[in-house]
Amino acid sequence: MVSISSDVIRGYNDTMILFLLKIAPSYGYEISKNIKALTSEKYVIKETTLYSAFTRMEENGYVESYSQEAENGKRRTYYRITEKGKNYYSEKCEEWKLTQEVVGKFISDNQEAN
Amino acid sequence: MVSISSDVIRGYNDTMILFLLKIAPSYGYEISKNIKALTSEKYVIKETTLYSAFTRMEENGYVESYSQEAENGKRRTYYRITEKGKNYYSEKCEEWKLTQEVVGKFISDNQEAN
DNA sequence: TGACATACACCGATAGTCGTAGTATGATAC
DNA sequence: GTATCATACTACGACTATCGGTGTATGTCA
Repeated sequence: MVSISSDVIRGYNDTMILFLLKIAPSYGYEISKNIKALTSEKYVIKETTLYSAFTRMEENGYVESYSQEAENGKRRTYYRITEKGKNYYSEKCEEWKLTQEVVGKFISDNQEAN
Repeated sequence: MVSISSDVIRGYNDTMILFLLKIAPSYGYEISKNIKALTSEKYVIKETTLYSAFTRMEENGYVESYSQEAENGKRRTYYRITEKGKNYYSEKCEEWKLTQEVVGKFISDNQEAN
C-alpha cells in the first residue's frame, strides 16, 4: 500500500491549508477534516503538523487568527488568509508546476520493467 | 523567478539519483551534471546533499560503492544500484503519482484570480 | 459512567538539507 | 610559472518541518 511520506509533502502542507483558507476562514479541526475528505483519506495531516503550520504561517504573516464563539458556545481559534498569504499560495502553485516537471523527468511509468 | 525549495524536493533526491544509476553506475560529479542537464538547469543538487544521499542509500542497501580508476588515473567512488534500490525506486514512482494526485487538489491553475 | 468527537497546546526527537570550509589533482590560460 | 578553473570529494555544525507522545477540557451519546 503506497502512502505519502512526510518528506514529500513537506513544504506543501502550508499550501494545502492556504487553499482551504482562501475558500473561507477556518480552524484546525475543520481544516484537518477537509483535507481528509478532499483527498479521499489518501492524506491525513497530523495534528501537530497542522497547528505548528498555523503558528509558523501567522509569524510569516500569511494568516491572521481570531477567537470566535462557536454555535455550541465553545471558543475556537479561527484563521483567515492575508494578502501576503494569497501571494505565497500563488507562488507555491507555480513552484508546484515546476516541481512536477523536474521530478517527472526521473519517474518511469512502467513499474514491471526494471 | 520560481525555483524549487528544498522542502519540496526533499525525499526525491534519492529517487533522482537512483533513476540515473539504473541507467548506468556513476559517481557524484557525473550524477550532479546529469541532473542539471536533464532538468535544463532548473534543478541543481547541492554537493553536500548528493554525497550524504550516497552514504544514506548505501547504509540502506539501495546502492553499492566501489572505487575505480578513471581515464586520467584519478580514483573515483562509483555507485551501482542494487535490487533493493530498484524496488525502492519503483515504490517512489508509485508514491509520486499519489502525491501528484493529492497535492493537485489544492493547486489552482489561474494565478491571476485571487 | 464511560466512550468518543471535538479543539487544541507543549515538548523533545528525528532526519534531510544547506552553508561553509577545506583538500587535492589535472588542465588550460596568461 | 603561476593563477584559475574543473574535477572529486570530505567534514562539521545549523536549521527546520514533521512526528510521536502526552495532556487538557468540553460536549454528546449510549
